Amino acid sequence: MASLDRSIVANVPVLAGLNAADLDTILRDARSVRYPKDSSVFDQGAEAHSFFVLLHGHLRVEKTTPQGQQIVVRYVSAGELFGVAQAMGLKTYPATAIAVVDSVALSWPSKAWPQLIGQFPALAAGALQTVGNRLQDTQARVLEMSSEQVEQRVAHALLRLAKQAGRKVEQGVEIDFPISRQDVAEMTGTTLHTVSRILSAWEQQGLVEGGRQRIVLRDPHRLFGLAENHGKPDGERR
Amino acid sequence: MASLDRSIVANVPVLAGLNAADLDTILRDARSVRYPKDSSVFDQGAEAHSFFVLLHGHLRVEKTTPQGQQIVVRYVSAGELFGVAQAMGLKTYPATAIAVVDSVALSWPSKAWPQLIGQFPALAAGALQTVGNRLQDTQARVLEMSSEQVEQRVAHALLRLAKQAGRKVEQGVEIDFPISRQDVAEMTGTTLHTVSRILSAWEQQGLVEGGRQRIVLRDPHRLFGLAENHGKPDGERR
DNA sequence: GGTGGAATTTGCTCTATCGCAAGCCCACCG
DNA sequence: CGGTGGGCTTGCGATAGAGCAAATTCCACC
Repeated sequence: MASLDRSIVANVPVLAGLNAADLDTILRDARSVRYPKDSSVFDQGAEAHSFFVLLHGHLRVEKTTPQGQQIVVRYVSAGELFGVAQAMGLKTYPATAIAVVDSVALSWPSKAWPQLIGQFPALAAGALQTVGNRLQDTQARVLEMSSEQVEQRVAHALLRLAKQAGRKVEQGVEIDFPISRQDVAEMTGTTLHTVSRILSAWEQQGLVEGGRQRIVLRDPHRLFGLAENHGKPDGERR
Repeated sequence: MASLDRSIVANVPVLAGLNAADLDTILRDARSVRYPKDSSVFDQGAEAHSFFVLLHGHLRVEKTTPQGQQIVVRYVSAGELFGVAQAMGLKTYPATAIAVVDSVALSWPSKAWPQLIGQFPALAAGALQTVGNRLQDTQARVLEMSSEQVEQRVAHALLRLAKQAGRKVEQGVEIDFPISRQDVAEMTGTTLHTVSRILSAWEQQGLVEGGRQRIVLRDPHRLFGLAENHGKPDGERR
């Protein structure tokens, strides 16, 4: 199992820069767990007992306000470190992680973290980068929400999803897990209705192809144009 | 100078958990620099040659879109670590930092970072927490922008500013540095005009007191009510 | 093969907020 | 001490997009 893990773990960015022996040491403390579709890996507000690396599948990370409003913070794909709440100084998870397809993750007890980074500085550096990237993404999202209209934001979101979890199909690029209009709305700060309208319009223009919890980008390039331009109907881009 | 620095640095969270000897070692590589009001500490897109700890003053960190739209990412107060772009794996600064009052910062060459965290794991842990907190704040901001109306967002923003950089005055709590309506707008994803209208209304209700680049919260408690409630005109809060 | 509920689509109305335009006021400069 | 420019206020449309309602489609499961 350790050797199996080692090969799977080979392309986990945060563990890069560690030699085989160190990797073994680290993996010794890990447990591999299966999460069936729609089950939660951890829940917002729960004690942050573990941190994880996703080996297989996709997770949706969502955050809920006291009033019940919800947003999708991000999607986690295989190879990513997640659930590092404790390392960031939190006692509880700030969000909920849900498997959107059957998934498998390695988990470590949070209390092993201080010792691990003491022993393997590369791990700390990796974690810092992971969190740093996440911060960049989130700030970019704030910038988008402040400066772009809904249509552009949706276009950006879909392109990002396609990049992160796109699967080439005959028709274009399909997002590789079930995702509803509601989910897209919660990623872009709008409503289910507006997303539906936008996708319908795009479908008519042959930009995307939709379905129940399914989105295929037929013309990513033209979509990108939409995302960049100020929504100008075409012809007078600057 | 080293001893002066050491006493100032005593309440820098990210350096807590280091003994005097280690602190000396770390401070040996640092330079102390003065940044006059309105000067920039670093610029978005410039090579990330240094990271910093703010000793004195306040900075505004802002990010600009290719199209020129701008947002205020956050304000930095004394004691905070900032400019850690390189540690997060970036080659260039993702934002611009500008002194809003005369300020002083310690700076280290970015290239010293890997060695420092190798030598002092506590430093890595501290940086991770700093960045983690920032991530939490930014995600909270996304949540706010998705779920709240402008008035609530402005209320929240002011309360946060008051907490971070509030100074008690006879009239209430004053934000301890010059901040324009435009700045508040760029923190909350709205426009100068809307912020002005909101503050005017609040001023009439005795909630705040305004001025040129100046905001005093006269009744933080009632403001908090505004921020929490769904903007209900009062009387039917739940 | 039928069926119930979730996901989606779509029309219509309503409004919060933007965008523009104009004028004001104060702090600082010369 | 008057001038001026930056910051602020305010009125008035215009509108993107939210909210509500209802119909439709599509599975998943019986």
